[in-house]
Amino acid sequence: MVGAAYDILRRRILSNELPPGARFLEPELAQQLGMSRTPVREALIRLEAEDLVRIIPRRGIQIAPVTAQVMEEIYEIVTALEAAAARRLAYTPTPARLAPLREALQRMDAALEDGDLDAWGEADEAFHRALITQAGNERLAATALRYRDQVGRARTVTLRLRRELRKSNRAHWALLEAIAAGDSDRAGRLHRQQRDRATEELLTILGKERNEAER
Amino acid sequence: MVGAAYDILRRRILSNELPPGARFLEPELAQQLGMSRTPVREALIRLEAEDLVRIIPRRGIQIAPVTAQVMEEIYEIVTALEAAAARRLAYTPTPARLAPLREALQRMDAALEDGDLDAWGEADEAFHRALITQAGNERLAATALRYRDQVGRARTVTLRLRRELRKSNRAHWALLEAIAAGDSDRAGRLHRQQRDRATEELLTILGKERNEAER
DNA sequence: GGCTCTTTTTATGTATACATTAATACTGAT
DNA sequence: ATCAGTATTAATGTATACATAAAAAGAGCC
Repeated sequence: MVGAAYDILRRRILSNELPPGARFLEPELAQQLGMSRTPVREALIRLEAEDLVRIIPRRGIQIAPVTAQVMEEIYEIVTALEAAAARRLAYTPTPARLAPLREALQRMDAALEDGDLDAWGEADEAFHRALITQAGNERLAATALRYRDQVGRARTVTLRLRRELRKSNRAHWALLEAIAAGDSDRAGRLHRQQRDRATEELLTILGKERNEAER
Repeated sequence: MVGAAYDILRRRILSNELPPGARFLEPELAQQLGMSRTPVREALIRLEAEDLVRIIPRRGIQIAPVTAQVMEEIYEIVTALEAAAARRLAYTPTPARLAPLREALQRMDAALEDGDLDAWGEADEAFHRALITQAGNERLAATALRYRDQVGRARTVTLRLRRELRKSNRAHWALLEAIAAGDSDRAGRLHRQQRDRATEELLTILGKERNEAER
């Protein structure tokens, strides 16, 4: 049941069904989930370790807020870890490892032709997840993916991003090329540049939002 | 009591008092700590989230092993995050933020003069912790510090590192200079190079050890 | 003697009980 | 009516109880 509680709560938080900043009590959640407090409590401890909730001693829990600062911090972490993944992948760029990246990139190109923004976003996401997982550092991947999941919480915002898809696709291809060529320094640098640009854009939008966290 | 259980277990794991790979049962730990299973269990969940123990469903827990692979993964994460911290710090290199770095570096120089290896190691550690915490990304700092703590578990090995202290000190000064000058690209690059060298050396030694994890 | 199947033991995972503590409601005075 | 102080309610944190499942021990068989 811990697993169920964890999965459900995590999904609800990441989808903003449980709104950032909201507060809950254990009995409340336990009843909603149809189990006793024990497994809920254990799930909450895990979620706190992932920065998805904050346990306020003796007075319940709070869904982690989504402020511009939080998102910036998370983006910086993801960027650093993905760049490291790119570098690492460039050390052992086997065809098998590069295939998922190449495939995602082709989908990005196709989506660009079709003007299908949703498909483009999904393929982009797939590219980055492939980059993270194919690099071969499990701990790094776990950490990076966990933080990456959180980025989706600002989706209402992300959707408003006016990206230059063509330019972005080209940048991704360049990255893949550097990796395939085994040029780890170039791969790391390219990735960082690319992400830094995206970060800045995202934060501009988030900054305008003035997302408030209570208390 | 959760706090106590967490602190004690964490300390014992990081000091290798609880040896890597060893297995325990909850009632065992609860008795040792003089409390019921509940707080011990909650502490173990946190420790698992930090990769310090592995909870094997229905059959107890295992202290996370210290293999060459694990240490390499951790080093790579720490390196990536510290490099990001160096870059970030270079964006806002206020004197107040740089002071702790400079102080640690001066202690490194002094230790070099005295030929005091222990003092040098402590100062080096202080420098990196300062770098991590002064950068101003709390989440990044928390993550980096947690992984950095784990590096100490291979201390039996680390002690055998034959470092060229003079060269290392120079490299650190160069990094601090780049940060102070606000040259974030250079800061990030310098840090990474420096760390990559250390990593390689560490892994050479660890590789010789052929540290085994059971099962 | 070794092997398979059964019995017993024990640890985990969840539920519940209980003490402590914080928040809320209430009482009485100004 | 407002506020201080008390009484009540309710949630957390820990301990304990209990059902389930895995491991260990033992019995019967080849």
